[in-house]
Amino acid sequence: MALNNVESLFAASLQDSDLSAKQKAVLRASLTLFADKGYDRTSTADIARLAGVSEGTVYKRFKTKRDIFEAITTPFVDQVLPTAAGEFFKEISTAGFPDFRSLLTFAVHDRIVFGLANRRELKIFVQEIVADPQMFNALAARASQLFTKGLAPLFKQFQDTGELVQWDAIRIGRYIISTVLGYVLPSVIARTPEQNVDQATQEIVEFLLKGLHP
Amino acid sequence: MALNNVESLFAASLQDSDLSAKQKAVLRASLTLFADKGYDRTSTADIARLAGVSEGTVYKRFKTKRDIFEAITTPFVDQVLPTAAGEFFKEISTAGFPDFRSLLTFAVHDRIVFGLANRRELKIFVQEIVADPQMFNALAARASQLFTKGLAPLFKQFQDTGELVQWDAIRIGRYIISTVLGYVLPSVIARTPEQNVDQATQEIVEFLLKGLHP
Amino acid sequence: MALNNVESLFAASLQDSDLSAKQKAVLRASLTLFADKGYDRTSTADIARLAGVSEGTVYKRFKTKRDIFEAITTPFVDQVLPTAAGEFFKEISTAGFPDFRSLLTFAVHDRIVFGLANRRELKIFVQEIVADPQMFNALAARASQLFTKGLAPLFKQFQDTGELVQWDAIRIGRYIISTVLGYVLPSVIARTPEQNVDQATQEIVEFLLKGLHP
Amino acid sequence: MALNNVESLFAASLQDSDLSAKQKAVLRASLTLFADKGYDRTSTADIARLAGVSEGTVYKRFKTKRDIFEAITTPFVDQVLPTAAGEFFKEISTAGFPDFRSLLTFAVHDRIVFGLANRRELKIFVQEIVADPQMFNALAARASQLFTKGLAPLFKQFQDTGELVQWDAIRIGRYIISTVLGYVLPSVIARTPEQNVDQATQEIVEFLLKGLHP
DNA sequence: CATGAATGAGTCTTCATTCAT
DNA sequence: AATGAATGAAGACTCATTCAT
Repeated sequence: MALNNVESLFAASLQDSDLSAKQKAVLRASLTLFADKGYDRTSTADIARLAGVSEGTVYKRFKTKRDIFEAITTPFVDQVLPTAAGEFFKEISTAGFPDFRSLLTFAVHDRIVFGLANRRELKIFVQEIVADPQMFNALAARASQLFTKGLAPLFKQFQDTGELVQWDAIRIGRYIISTVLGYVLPSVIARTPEQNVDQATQEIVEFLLKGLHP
Repeated sequence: MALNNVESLFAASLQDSDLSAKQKAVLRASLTLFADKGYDRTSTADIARLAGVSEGTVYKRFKTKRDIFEAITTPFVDQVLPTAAGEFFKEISTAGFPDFRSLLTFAVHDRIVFGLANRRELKIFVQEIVADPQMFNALAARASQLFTKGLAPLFKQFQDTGELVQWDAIRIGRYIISTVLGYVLPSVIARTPEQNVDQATQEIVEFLLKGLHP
Repeated sequence: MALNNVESLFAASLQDSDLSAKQKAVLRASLTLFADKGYDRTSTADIARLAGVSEGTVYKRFKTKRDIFEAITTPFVDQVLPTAAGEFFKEISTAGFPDFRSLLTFAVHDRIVFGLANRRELKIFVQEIVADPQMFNALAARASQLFTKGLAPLFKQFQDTGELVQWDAIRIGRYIISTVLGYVLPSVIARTPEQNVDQATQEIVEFLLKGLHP
Repeated sequence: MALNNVESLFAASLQDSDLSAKQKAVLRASLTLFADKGYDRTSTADIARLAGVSEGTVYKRFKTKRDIFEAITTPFVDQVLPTAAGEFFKEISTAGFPDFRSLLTFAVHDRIVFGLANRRELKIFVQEIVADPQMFNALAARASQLFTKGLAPLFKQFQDTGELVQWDAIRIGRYIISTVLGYVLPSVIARTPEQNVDQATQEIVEFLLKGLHP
């Protein structure tokens, strides 16, 4: 499965970039510190120290501290999320899931793995979303689009076979996402040690299948 | 129902306190600003300005900015939450719900109302929880305690009547909380206008009842 | 003569202001340093050091370094120059000079004294005018207005008596100003020790009277 | 007339120099930027960008930013000014002006043309003279020397014919220079569009002739 | 010669905190 | 109790200068 190495998309985007080794160290250090302490509680001196570079180097490529934040999050929104989503839907299309349980199992497992593989990016996102609702709205819009375009037809298919309740896609998606996030976020926020992803997937799917049955 | 005016518990805790009118204004201003901009992006000068007091007055009672934060959140954790929870359980006990649907409907509705009534406090909490996992752990511990002590017996009762699936209380609670938060949090974070709480309650209960049916 | 204590207008404007003693010290130190080293070569640390205050105090009243500059120069443009000009014209009107020589002698002497009394402010002005032409244009506009409104009628009077050549006021003014500045500016720029103002006045008037005679 | 292309003296000094094309570009860019924004407000990165070279190249020949400044101004003081002055005096000697008016007309016109042709260099000079009196003193000394050696005898000649008032050369020169600068400097500082040099020359000469007549 | 990444001292500015009045 | 001027330790950011390639 291609998606459990999503973290490597960030690493790859670093390699593809024309950033020097030190600039990459700056991004890596920033990622760590933003996730650990939050954007506001991370100073550019902290970043320089952890990256092992001078403070001037931090500002050579990135004009402002906010630019660093965006250099980390923008690829996540503009590339990682859509890319991942793209692979996600491609997988779904090509896989040709025989029933809703198969689809749900794949999707839940995939998203849990994705979320845990990107703990730090996710945490930074959550922090910023809470601090600045603007980003929440941007994400919500993007998610809503993915939903109505990508998921609704998929749901329709299983609603026709009588495997999925006849609620609108937004409502169904909301319950799925809530349940998955209820599992992933505590781990992301509290640095909980790795848990049994397969078992969690089975449990969540068991609950959702019943809750979403007609 | 007593719980939809939980906000007044904060107000009451202000009245009970030995704080002067200006000190109370400081707390109120801090509550607003912390919720709007976050703790880190709120300066003590901001607080003084909004409270209509001098910067010196802010520090007369509260030795540090962090003290203000704790003056807001500690009562919330140590009094408001337990108090609310206490009323919540008292209500449950005295009400004597005839079936699980009644209990779930009450509980979901009550928590939605509580969450929406305390948007600002909730947002501050979420911000701090994400920024500093320590508070998350403290809350998780407290919640876990409430669960095993308060909810598990309650669940047992309906599990015995065959209305509730035989999963452990933590798992059941996690799904319920996730689903409710999936409705409340977007509203809290994005300042979404008021929605139809009763309809949302019905929908959520409909989903949960199926998902949690044996 | 009221105008040879123009420097006290700045001092007076300090006293009238609601600035604390330390804030006034900041302005005084800034005036000295801006004049000595120029705006760009003066750091806010320099200002704090010379004023004997902390760097925070510098920024308590003035939000930016540029604000300090404007706190010094704006009164100069908006009050000192017009005020001085006002007194200048008042003096001229009430004095009722019998001939052009009397007027010119008074004016030249007065402007030399004014310029030398305000060496530092003048130097700051010249520095900024050269660095940023915008201020030059603002001043030129103001000066032009004073000219056509205030001086042209005065010149007309002596042109009618045949004491002053029939050139337009701008041209006449330009020669007078050039000649006076040719005396004052070197002293302002090079910190030349005090010279004999009365003799210089006599010499300049002697030259101008001939040059401007019909 | 050789002197209205004095700018080419700078270009020539660039050609004569052993500087590479890129080094010359650095000097040209510096000239432009120093004149536009001032020395302090021009960064070496600005210079490199406008010159189309790397920052390293800027420092290959010039050890410090100040060196660039001096590479521009020193030739101007040490070569351009004297050279120009040399041509100026040579012209005067060989021309053999029949009367003081002819001399003055030539000199005024020549200096106006010179000043306008070298706006940018002049502006840099004025900026530095105002910011650092040291350069003023150096220039004043040099000018004083040119005066007493070069001009005084010339003046003497016309004082003997009764065309020029019997003041000392410094005083006469000061009035002439002041009046010419009063015309040239505003244009240099404020980027005023080209004006009628010939008319201005006539007017200035008309004024000076009267003012300097015995 | 040329490059441009890297440096670190220094700049302007903010802000939690103190204290004399 | 209340004020608000004062503080100084950071914080973000700039820039002249160096040096390995």
